[in-house]
Amino acid sequence: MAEIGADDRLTPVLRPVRAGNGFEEALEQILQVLRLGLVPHGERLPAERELADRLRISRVTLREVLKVLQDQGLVESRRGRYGGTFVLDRPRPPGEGELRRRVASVDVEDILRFREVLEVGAAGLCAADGLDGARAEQLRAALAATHDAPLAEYRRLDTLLHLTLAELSGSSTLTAQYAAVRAQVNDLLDGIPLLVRNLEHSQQQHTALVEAVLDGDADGAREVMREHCAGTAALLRGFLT
Amino acid sequence: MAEIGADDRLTPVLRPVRAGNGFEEALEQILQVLRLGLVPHGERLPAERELADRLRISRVTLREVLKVLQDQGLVESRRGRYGGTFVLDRPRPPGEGELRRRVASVDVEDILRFREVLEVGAAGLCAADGLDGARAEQLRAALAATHDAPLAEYRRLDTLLHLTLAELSGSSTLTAQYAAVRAQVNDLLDGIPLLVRNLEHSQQQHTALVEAVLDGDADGAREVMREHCAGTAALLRGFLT
DNA sequence: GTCATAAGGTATGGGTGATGACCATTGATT
DNA sequence: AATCAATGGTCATCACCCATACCTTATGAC
Repeated sequence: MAEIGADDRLTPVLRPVRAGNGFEEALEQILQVLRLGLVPHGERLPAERELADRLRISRVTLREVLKVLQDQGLVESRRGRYGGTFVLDRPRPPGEGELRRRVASVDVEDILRFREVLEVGAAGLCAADGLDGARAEQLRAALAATHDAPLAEYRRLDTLLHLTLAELSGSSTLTAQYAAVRAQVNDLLDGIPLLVRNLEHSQQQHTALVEAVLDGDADGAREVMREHCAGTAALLRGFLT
Repeated sequence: MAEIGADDRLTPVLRPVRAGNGFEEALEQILQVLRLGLVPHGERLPAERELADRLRISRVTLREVLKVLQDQGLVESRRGRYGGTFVLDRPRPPGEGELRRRVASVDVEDILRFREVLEVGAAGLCAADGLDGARAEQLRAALAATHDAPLAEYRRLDTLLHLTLAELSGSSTLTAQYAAVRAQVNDLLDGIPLLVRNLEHSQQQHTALVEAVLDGDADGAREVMREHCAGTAALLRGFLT
């Protein structure tokens, strides 16, 4: 009575209810915020009470998380009114072999495929629905920000542009999932050099993408986005051989 | 110093680390299995010890979950060797207003959009990559099963077909996310009648979809899937006005 | 008929994290 | 200079959940 077949059908759903204890999950999420660059260096995270509230963990547990981040030099806490937890400039210590270690712990193909699906889907939805004035302006602004960006800030502003598109897609689940997968992509990208040629190509694609979205050209937007993702994917696969 | 803008950027990431206590999350996942019809009526779930192990919760907590399901008449426990937790035929008590109640607690647009993105993405990936013999056969078999299905089983086998496509996409994250969103869709669909006309149309689309995927026609597969999802979406939106 | 086995049913002790109150510090405002 | 308010820092209590062991029941194998 081997029900292995039936069991296999269950594997996608019957996953661990929690990916670790509350501490680990909270750490992961705050690292996501940092990896996505949602809070620029020098700015601060929400106050402990608010953070704990949002993550639905106790302040005690949250503080243990912040302690770790502080010990690693990623953030700094200041007391008093107008104090808070401030994001520091990353010391960038991705030693050699760091990339390989990261690759070993995740399924890169899974990440790249899922990312493409979400990005292309978001672009398609935005273009098909059309964006009203305010939203269109939001997208244009995010694009413009990437143009006159110092090299060190490019990754961050690029992430924000894509995240903006995801938000405009009208599906909060999609946005949340994209944030998660993009944080993983950024983690991988941190392990390889940032080439100016790739960057310029990216910028052309970004411009074409935004144009297509604002024109309501869904097929065009999807196609540009697909190529854009394929570029990153090829780059990463190349460095991971 | 209103940082509302900055805070808003964080909302996609700073979600509750846990959607409730372990009990609630486990209940949700097992309900997912039932809603997806992964275990046909009369068959049994994995043994308590294995289930608890997979969900990473204690058997005590799992048993509380099963107790609830048993009290609601969804499953039945039998002791002894070859015993287990068996799935019962649903008494189908979706009383009036049930649909409206469900709709009130979820963001239907979010669900429908996210579903479309995943389905279209999965179809595209499968078609673009091509499926080897075994996988192609798996897809054909899932399609065939829906053809000669009794009406009462249609929803279940349709779900399995789509889930199969998601699995073949090569992204386990995509598969897991699709399972989650499809469970929600099924929950909504349970609230509206199953029309034979829609069903026949669905079957035509399924056939065209599988053909396109097996032909490696990515654009075609995506287009068929998009229409397929749009159909369901229109149906649901119609009943939810 | 007896036994082994695999399943559900039960009891207990210990650890982790949540709750809520309180203290300490800082800088803007008055 | 005094005050206030928002923030980080600390602690005691308690509910929830886990790990583990053991008991009970039913069925096939011998």
